Amino acid sequence: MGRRSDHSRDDLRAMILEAARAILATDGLRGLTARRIAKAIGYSPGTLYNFFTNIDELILHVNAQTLDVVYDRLSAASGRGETPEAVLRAFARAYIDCTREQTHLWDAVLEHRLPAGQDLPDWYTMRIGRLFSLVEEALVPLLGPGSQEPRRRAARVLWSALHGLSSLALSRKLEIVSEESVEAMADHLVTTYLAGLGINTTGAG
Amino acid sequence: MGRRSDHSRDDLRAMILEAARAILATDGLRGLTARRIAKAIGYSPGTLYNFFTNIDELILHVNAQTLDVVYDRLSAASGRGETPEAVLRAFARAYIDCTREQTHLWDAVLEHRLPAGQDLPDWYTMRIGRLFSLVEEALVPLLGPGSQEPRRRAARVLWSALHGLSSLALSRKLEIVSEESVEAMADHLVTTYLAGLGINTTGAG
DNA sequence: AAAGTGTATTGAACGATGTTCAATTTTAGA
DNA sequence: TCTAAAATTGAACATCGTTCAATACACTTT
Repeated sequence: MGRRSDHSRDDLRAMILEAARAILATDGLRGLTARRIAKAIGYSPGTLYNFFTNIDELILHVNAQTLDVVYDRLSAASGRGETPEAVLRAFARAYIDCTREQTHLWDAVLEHRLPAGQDLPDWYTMRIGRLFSLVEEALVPLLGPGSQEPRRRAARVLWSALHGLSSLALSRKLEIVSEESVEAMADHLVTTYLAGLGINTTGAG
Repeated sequence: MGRRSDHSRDDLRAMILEAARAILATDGLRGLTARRIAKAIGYSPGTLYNFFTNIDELILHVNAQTLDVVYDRLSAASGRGETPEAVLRAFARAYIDCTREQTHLWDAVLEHRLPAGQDLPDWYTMRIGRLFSLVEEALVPLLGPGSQEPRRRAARVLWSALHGLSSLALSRKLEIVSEESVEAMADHLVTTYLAGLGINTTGAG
């Protein structure tokens, strides 16, 4: 078969990513194959390679979408808090919620690696950086706008810590009894870390 | 070819794991295949299946060895600290060192997942639990032996946080300038978290 | 020493994977 | 209407994990 006009080029690209996302969400990274994506959208495997250089790049784009969802959720949560500490706790909550609602999608973000020697593309690392920036902004009222370096460090440490917590919880390596306790631990982490920074938390704690 | 007497059954099993470890250390999880392990030890692929039910279980055993190395390193570091806080900082340092010295091996621990629905075997989760216990023991002088639940929580939160930090650093998602700064961030995390717990750190800070 | 028994090992086979690319067919433009 | 460009195919290739009948060796028994 030759050229079709069933879908525009942009549509087709979106269809590929959406099909991949759906497969990933239900069956995880192991279930995501080129042939299966192709079958899902009614095209042949070769067509995928008109849009993505290989499966790794395709997965990277799906993961980028997942990161975007998390970013949007955190952005939304950013406004709901009254205290900076409340905002950070809302971040933690939103992050944990995201990972729990879309287990396989987030798991793919953690699981997938590029072949050895290949660096993540800029359009991908940018999406990670945005998450750190969000935390950094939330820390401005607490640490002051002038202190850039301490704030950068605090943002990276705090976000990394939350990331570790939720990733271990996701892979059930924390021997957690109730799901609620992950949020409790995240709350505890934010509160304790901020307290350790010497910040008086007299707001809504 | 039939039965051989080149190696004892235990030796052969150890050879398989050692060959797998070597391949993993140099080429990462993508380079680890049944045929390649078999060729490395001079046997056929089918032989591997006399010792492991599948490649996933084999990888799990290699990862268990990696976890054992980390555990031994932390145990050794456990004695070197004078203050409990110094011990915890030594843990963080030892952990980061391990992940950096054997990048691919540790990466495999983070990257590998069992097929959906399969739980990690007990002999594996036990090795994760031991690491938490190590941190928990180090917290006894600080939180007291009576307070089990706060200590459990603190151990899990602190270790998860360090895990998040080193895992993001390993995958170069922290925009770190010098490698030294990861240790500095880990130090900062331990110090700040303990300070937040309300522990007076007048020892060797 | 010979024969028999059991088992470890093989290697071909199967279905699946990612990826390539000549051939083909359709669209867009002249 | 004819032509040129482009998109899509599907067979092909090398590789993957895994299975299993056949086999060749080691061990026990006679």
